[in-house]
Amino acid sequence: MLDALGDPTRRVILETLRRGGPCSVSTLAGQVPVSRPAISQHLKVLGAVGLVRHESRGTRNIYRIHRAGLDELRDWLDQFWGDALEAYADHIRRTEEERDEH
Amino acid sequence: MLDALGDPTRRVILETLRRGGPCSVSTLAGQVPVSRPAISQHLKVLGAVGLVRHESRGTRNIYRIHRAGLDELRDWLDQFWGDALEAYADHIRRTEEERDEH
DNA sequence: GGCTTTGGTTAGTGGCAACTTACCGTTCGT
DNA sequence: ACGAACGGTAAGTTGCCACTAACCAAAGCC
Repeated sequence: MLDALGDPTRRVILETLRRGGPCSVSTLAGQVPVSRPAISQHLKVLGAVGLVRHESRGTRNIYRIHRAGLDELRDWLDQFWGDALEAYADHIRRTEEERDEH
Repeated sequence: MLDALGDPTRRVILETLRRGGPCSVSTLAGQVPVSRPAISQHLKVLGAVGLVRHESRGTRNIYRIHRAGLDELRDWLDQFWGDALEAYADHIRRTEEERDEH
């Protein structure tokens, strides 16, 4: 998931889909400065983690952003810093106990 | 930002800081299976994008998760799919107009 | 004042992943 | 039915980045 978002080209692809809405692979390749096969490979990665979905329309494959992937990221984010705040509170408690022992 | 989160080791470091609270570089190196210099380098990257902050305590450098970085990610996320939904609505509108022309 | 601990930096290496070129299957148009 | 458009896959190359080893600076400790 975050591995998929780690690549700049993939973010450009997502950004393009975000701005322009759903579109085909070739159209995408026309707007992103890499070859069409590269786009295909990136779309595969993005699809594997649920950030993108596609729908066959004749020979064309229309790709669109898939919400579930972004929701997953949001959940991870929420949980992450909820827990971080708890852990931080624990840390404060521990260091105060240490200070009491001196 | 997302580049920083793209690396698995850096995510382990963040995860360790999340679970254990703030701690020193050496302590961190003891819990993550890479060398101490590697930890330093990763912390530098994480610090550069505001995901982590450090405070000098004698010779020790105590690192902690910094909330601002995570907030930034959340903002990006919110904006991203707000805009994606708009773009999608536009797309629907366009395709319906095309259908009308037939 | 030495010795140790702590940690940031540099130089060098290895591995992975992003990219291109070439190829092939599939579907549309005529 | 044949040529063209679309797109996924394979093979091969290159460049970048994560990692280690070695070095250095600063601050504690006895």
